[in-house]
Amino acid sequence: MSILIRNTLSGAKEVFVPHEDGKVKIYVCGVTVYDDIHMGHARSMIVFDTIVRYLRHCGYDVTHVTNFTDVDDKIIRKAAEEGVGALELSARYIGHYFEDAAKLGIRKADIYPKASEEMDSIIEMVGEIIEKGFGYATDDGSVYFSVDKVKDYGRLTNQKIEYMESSGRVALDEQKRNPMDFAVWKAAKPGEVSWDSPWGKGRPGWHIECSAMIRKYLGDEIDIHGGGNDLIFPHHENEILQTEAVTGRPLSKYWMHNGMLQVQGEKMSKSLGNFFRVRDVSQKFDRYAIRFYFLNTHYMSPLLYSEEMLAEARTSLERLANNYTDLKAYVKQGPSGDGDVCDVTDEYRTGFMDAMNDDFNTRAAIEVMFQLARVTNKSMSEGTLSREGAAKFVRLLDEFNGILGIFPEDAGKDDGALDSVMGILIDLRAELRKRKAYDLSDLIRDRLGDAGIRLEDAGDGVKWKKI
RNA sequence: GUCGGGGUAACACAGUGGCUAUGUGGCGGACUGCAGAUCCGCAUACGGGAGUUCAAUUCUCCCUCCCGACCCCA
Repeated sequence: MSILIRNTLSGAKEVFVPHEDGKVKIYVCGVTVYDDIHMGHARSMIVFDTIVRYLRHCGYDVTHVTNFTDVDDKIIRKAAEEGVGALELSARYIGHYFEDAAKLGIRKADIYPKASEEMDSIIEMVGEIIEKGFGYATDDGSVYFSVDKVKDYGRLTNQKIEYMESSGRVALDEQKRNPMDFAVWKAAKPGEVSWDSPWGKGRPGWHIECSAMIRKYLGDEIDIHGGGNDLIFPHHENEILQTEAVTGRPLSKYWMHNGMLQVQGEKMSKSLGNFFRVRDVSQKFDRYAIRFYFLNTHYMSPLLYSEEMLAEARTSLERLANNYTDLKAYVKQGPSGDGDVCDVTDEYRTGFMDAMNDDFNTRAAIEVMFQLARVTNKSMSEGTLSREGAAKFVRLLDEFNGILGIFPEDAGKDDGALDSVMGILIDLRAELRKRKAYDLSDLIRDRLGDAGIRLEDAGDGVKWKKI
């Protein structure tokens, strides 16, 4: 079964066929580092982290590149306010980025290029754009891309750019030959961080860094280019123009865009100020709840953000996590049998993979996990599941979890010393209960609860877990 | 205005031309000394209109409402 990807370029789901068999080159737009990342960024990061995990799970050799925009107007402005250097400021937030990404269980990209460290390839590309007649330098030392030189501007946005509302907010710059022209190189103002170039001191335009880094690290044509859907225009549209002006070849075969996170009906964004930092949210919710919350919907849909939603995600997830730890425990306690549940586990695996293959439908994949939970919970309580069968389900859930990352991999892990101590306590408590000394048995349960261990008296035994 | 994504039961969010969605919450049971977990059952759906069809929530068209993009933005 092949993977279908909704390609922004065509608007349709297309069968995924990478340029090179078995290999995937993916570039995901990172963040502009002038502040901590917020939950909107988290969504994008978790979505593409999961996609990369899945592609790897399917056997693809994936090269994943995510950039940092560390030179930019806002960074410069904020650095000036704080009285620090622009690169000093961005370095600080890059540090925060990695701390926060770790809190979200994000697996690292292979390469994290920074605009400030890629000046040679950026300047080279700007030069090529001019050479090939797609750009022009102005008197003040800026370089603009000339949109009149391309015939199909708007391919990704799926419309003629001239039909888009001219909001009047496009900077009226007399240096530009066409108001839609955009800067690939910006002349430095006095005191700004800058680099030497053939056009004078300056810094890269927003879009050029991605074009240059992709080319340097992944080549002229990549397989997947991803990012938030707010980047489609102008950022990705302009990347296409720049790269294709230079290479004459399509930048990316597939374009994927995740939907925005909304706060009270509005997009969460730094400029609106209605954002929630990952570092704050993760004080209250762990990575598993956060990941579940995001993966419990399709990556393209808009998603409402609220603490209530996160809390609900946490509750829902607990059901799956309970099932997982229960199965692990059952492997040790359950009756032995022929363990021939192969067909059954295959059914769930197929269901899960079918969902993931259909444009990475994590929501539908999670539904399969809930079905699995219900069925195995039942067969465990009835004792009809063998320990060998339970072990197979555990391996299957490990497989799923390797892709989604929604519960701790070491959940229910053996802890010899604690295991035996708990065994003693549970036996002791069972004896007390037999003698109807409930005050004491309840005291043990309460005190264990205080210590972070939850006891559950199930019909067929006592379960305990760390919480 | 142009383009894109949506409107599914209390809430969230999948999906399908006819067959039990799923989770949270609610109600009622089972289990239980209690608590919790788990299981079983119940209730509330597919924005509006027209069309295609034996049959549409699912396809087509029209309308309407919401969100997003068009300065920066995941």
